[in-house]
Amino acid sequence: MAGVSTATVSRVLNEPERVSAKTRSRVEAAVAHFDYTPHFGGRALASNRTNTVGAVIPTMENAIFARGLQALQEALAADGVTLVVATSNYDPEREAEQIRVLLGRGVDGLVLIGEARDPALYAMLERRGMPFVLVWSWRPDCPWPCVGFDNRAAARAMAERVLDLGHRHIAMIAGVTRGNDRAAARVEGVRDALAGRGLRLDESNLIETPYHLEAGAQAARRLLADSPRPTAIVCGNDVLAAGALTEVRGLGLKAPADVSVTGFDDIDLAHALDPSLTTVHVPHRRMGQAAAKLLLRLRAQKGETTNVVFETALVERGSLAPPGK
Amino acid sequence: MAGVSTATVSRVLNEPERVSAKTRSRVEAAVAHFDYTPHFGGRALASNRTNTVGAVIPTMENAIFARGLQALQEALAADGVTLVVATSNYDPEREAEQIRVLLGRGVDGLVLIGEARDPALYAMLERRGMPFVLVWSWRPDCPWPCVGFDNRAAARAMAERVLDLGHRHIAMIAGVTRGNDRAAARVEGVRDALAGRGLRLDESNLIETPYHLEAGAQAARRLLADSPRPTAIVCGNDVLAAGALTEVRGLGLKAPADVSVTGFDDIDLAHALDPSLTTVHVPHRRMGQAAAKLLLRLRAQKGETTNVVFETALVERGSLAPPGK
DNA sequence: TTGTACGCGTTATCAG
DNA sequence: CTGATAACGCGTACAA
Repeated sequence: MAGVSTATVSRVLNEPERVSAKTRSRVEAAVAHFDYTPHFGGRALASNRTNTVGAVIPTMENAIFARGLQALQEALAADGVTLVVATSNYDPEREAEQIRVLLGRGVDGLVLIGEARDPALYAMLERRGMPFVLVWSWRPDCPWPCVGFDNRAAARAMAERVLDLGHRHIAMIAGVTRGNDRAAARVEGVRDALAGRGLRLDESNLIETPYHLEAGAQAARRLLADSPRPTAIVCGNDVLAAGALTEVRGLGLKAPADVSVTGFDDIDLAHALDPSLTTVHVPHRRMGQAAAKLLLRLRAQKGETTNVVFETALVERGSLAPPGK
Repeated sequence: MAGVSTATVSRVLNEPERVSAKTRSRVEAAVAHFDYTPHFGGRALASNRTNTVGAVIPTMENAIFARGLQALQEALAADGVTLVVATSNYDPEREAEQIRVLLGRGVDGLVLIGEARDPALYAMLERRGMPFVLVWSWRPDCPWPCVGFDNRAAARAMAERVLDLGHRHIAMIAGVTRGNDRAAARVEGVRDALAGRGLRLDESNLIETPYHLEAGAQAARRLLADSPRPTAIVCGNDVLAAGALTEVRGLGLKAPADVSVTGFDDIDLAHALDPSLTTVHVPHRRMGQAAAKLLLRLRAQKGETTNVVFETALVERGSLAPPGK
């Protein structure tokens, strides 16, 4: 209809500046008239690029990942890259499978949560030259490109604050640590802090449980049955803390007077609770944006991999107070 | 390596039963050895299928869509179909743009939230023969394939319950109704109920606001400044209700003694709040599954379109009580 | 500035 | 049951 070759159409779509204004407008008119869209497969085949990156997260049902993911997606979209999200339900095997699915879909980059996974998987990604970025996790000498924060140090800081307020009988509700370095690092951080005062975390005051409200409530019930009762419960994330707070109330106790509760992540929920939740603020949005930036750079082969670490901040609200107060 | 033609490899991958066991195992060995993955673009080009469906939701940052989306994704994955999610931020123009992006990405099906959108968009989808399903929304004679629930009737039932308890001065915090038929239907439902008792919703007792905690809190502040104070605030969703409850507390009032608050959706948050939230339960997971099923059927055969409607249920918790009690 | 011609990796058709 | 071969729609050297 525009009276030009397909090559010219291709140029109008991809490098409009290389086409004369007159020809261009003719082609553009035809495109508009037929509501033409380039065929994705043809494009991917010829250019060997899909402008798609994949992310595998544990679950969408949890606000923890939503904010960061939204930011990641927006930042990628600004560069014309589409994000495909798959979920693993915190299962390492399922994660590996989803990574394969995404590779099979021709993603040209990958965003993965945390660092703990089979070395063979990393080897495979490198063999294929597949760019990837690890998020939510960071430690001093992580060998892979990563954008995250120091879960261990943050958890330690929180636990130290609890200790500083005078708590000595401290329990923890952690996420399941198998295949989850963030959950494991948070436990270690609390251990670090306790060890500094000659205290320990053992089976009687540490429960690992899935990240659900109900699981948090159950864990709190078990911990609070101990006698003497712990005066503070440090939780591996805000969802567990919310569950714990609900249970504290259900048992007829008051937080923080009878027992303090702390969270981790600072999701919206944290300040809708009563008492509002003292927690660790994580800059999810900035993390998502930074991950996008790094991945786009890796994809463009712009050389060296700079890891990015974010600071977390302790947010004091109402759920933590000195013991017996 | 297997000493066969590419055609045979293709058959081993797609219709293994049509290949002799011996040849098949040779090919499979080669596939495993080279860690071979079919090229997505080539496949899409030759078969004109991507096994990808797209969804455009308002936002991922809100738990409202997370559960349904997760279920949708799981159900699609069971059929080897990948879900690509885009977000519109409740902006109709942005939604249209995202739909174009997804079409450009070669999705072979679309899941859209709600029904309100430009007729030209529907015309375009039909012209292209693009299968699509509307979710979260349903009304008796929706002309498009949809899987949802009757927002209006559900909101009406909630408001009637509030009235039955004796409330007469009722306010509402609604979502922004522009381009959002669910939010609009919920307002209409409340209006229906009030009209049945000779009451109305006007500017002084209806506030439209984005679906955020903080916005809910602000709206509640304005509504509660009215005198006499409303005895009940009906909210367009749980997030708004959570914000309202926080503000009620912030103002030194007690819910439900001084003012009752109701929500909509029944997200997890609802029973972590204190008082726990009386709300409308929406079967998000089943809705997501049903949407997947319908879309897959539409994609497979241009068969008859059966709309699916789900029942909602009023869940009575602590935030609603008779006035002055 | 534009057109020609080829190749990308797969599937589908048809012949053997 | 298997192989040869022609599409599929696009990007891109290269030529004009």
